[in-house]
Amino acid sequence: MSREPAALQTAYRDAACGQVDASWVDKEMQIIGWVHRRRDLGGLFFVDVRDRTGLLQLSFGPDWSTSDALGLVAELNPEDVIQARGVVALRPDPNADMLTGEVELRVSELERVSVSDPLPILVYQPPEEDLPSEELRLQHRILDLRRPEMQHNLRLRHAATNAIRASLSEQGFCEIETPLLTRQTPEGARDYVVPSRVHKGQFYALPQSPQLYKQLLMCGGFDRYFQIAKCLRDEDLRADRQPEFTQIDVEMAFVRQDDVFNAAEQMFQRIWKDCMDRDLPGAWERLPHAQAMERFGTDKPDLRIPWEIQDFTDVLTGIGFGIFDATKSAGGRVRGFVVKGGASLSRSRVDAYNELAQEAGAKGALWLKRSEDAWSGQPSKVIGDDVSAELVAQFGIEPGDLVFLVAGEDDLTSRALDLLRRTVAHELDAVATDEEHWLWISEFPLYLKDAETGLPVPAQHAFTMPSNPDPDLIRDDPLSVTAVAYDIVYNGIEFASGSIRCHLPEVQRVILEATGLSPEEIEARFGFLLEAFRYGVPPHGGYAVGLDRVVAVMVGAASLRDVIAFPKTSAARGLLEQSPSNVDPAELKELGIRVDT
RNA sequence: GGGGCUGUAGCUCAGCCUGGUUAGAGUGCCGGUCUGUCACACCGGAGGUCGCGGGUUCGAAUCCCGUCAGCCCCGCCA
Repeated sequence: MSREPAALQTAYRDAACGQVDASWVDKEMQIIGWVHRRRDLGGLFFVDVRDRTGLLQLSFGPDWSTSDALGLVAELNPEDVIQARGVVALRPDPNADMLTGEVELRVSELERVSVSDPLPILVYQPPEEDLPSEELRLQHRILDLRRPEMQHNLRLRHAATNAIRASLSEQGFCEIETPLLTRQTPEGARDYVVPSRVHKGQFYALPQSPQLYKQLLMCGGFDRYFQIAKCLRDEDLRADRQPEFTQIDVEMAFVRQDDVFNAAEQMFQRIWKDCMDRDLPGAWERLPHAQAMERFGTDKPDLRIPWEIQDFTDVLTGIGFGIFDATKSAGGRVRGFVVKGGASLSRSRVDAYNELAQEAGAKGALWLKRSEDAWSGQPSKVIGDDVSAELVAQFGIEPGDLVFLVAGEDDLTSRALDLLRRTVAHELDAVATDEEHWLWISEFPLYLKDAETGLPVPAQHAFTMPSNPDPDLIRDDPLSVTAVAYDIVYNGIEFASGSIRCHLPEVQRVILEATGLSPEEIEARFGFLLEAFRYGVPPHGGYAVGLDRVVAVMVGAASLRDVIAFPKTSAARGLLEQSPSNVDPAELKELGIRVDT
């Protein structure tokens, strides 16, 4: 991934442990590191000494070690820090599994630089034993971080940010920091809030993203900005969601969508090249949001799964199957997908998928199996020869295939079919894990309908350019308007999202008003942005990459916690530093805060 | 806010469903033997509030209720 500097030598060491190779043979040297494993053979001792570069075997024997060294080596604990001096020699019996397995350091003198207490969790990972529980790993994070996997993850993360800085800098971007102490803006998620001592009763908000600032920077004449930005959201956690996370935040002025796509593709190509030594294609596939929902039921489709959702309404209605006919007359559709070779799934399996569809909010999932000469499944009784022929012709259903069908409103069927498609594909091993799909999802709707109030709420954020910036259309039929907004989806994972921003103040006001905000509220919350828009706004847009997620994919981590040095638990606690914690009452008083518990 | 899984020796786990002598294994730790190991080997030893509280029972690691913590998911969150 990244090249080590040739010289890691310091006053304590002539080389790092993993750097010692045959070229060192017969040379006298000193080395320093942690005691990884010790093997005591009575008269001889072997110690594997470790630093982040790897392991080096030290050997101790009466013919080449001082008696002090022999006395000390017998007492070493795992994770003591030791410094050894001696001569490098070829091993009589090399260890091919070890990076430095050809050689060893025959130690003459040994010094214990730091003593380790007995370990609560081992750094050395016994074969075929599970890692210590996540709780203990986080509590004793410094020991956990010493493991090669964590070392690798965080160093690859570093390599990724290096590649990002290099690519963006070469493309003319300027890295600028924006405030952490800022003001609340209604951006969907709950804010973390910081009390002001100087202004009692008032609070700063920690940013959910630098969104407004980066747009202000565009207005401020920095036509290409980026930042590796900490973002904070006070929402419940998931394996792929931390309250504190990092975005590669990018914004460009004087651009249209294609310019942004091009810049982002270049950046990811650079990351993949520098960190994984792989060439990514540019000009990624583009899929409008509406099509993604139609064909895959989700705005982040995993294209490694071959099956696509299709519309069965015309073929399966009017043939005497009540559920389908009722769905159609209620304005719904019958949608489904064909599982190639899925007829081998057991009845109980298929029933379990029905329950899954119900959990997703659908009435249930019906199924159809085709064998050599017959159909089975709930609707099979009404499938005559005509319908059978139609199914085969239109959907390519072959003997041995299984079809899942969900009837209802598109919102519900999409959700259920997406969940089924992914679950069944994983269980049947139908995911082409050797493929990599980079995908732009574009033309997101500008608004979504709020389930409770029925009001349009911005689908992205409120500063997105409509595809058709017609104020009348936005006023009259806001939910029909699409936005110049896009996501990067990699194998079903949302890597990034962004948009072209609305630089037209009069359109921006209409967009905000359509969400039910009064002009006074708009002025109070976004006045500083609209003010900036009065003095010549460059057309601009950008995107933000979820760095933690990208790195997690690069290293194959199941959880973001494995690519963050000091992450929070799923209850948003820091186990190492024991956060959050109570605050001294005197301090609270100074802040003018009384705590109700 | 809701649902699910987990919690037993320093660590990783078995035992729990079907309650019953003294709660086991591996590893780590301590002591001993061993001059070419690399998961060193061999011998011996210590180590337990079965997360915590309550209940049922003659008897609870085991059954029930509550609670705490970790993990996963829904809600929430781009």
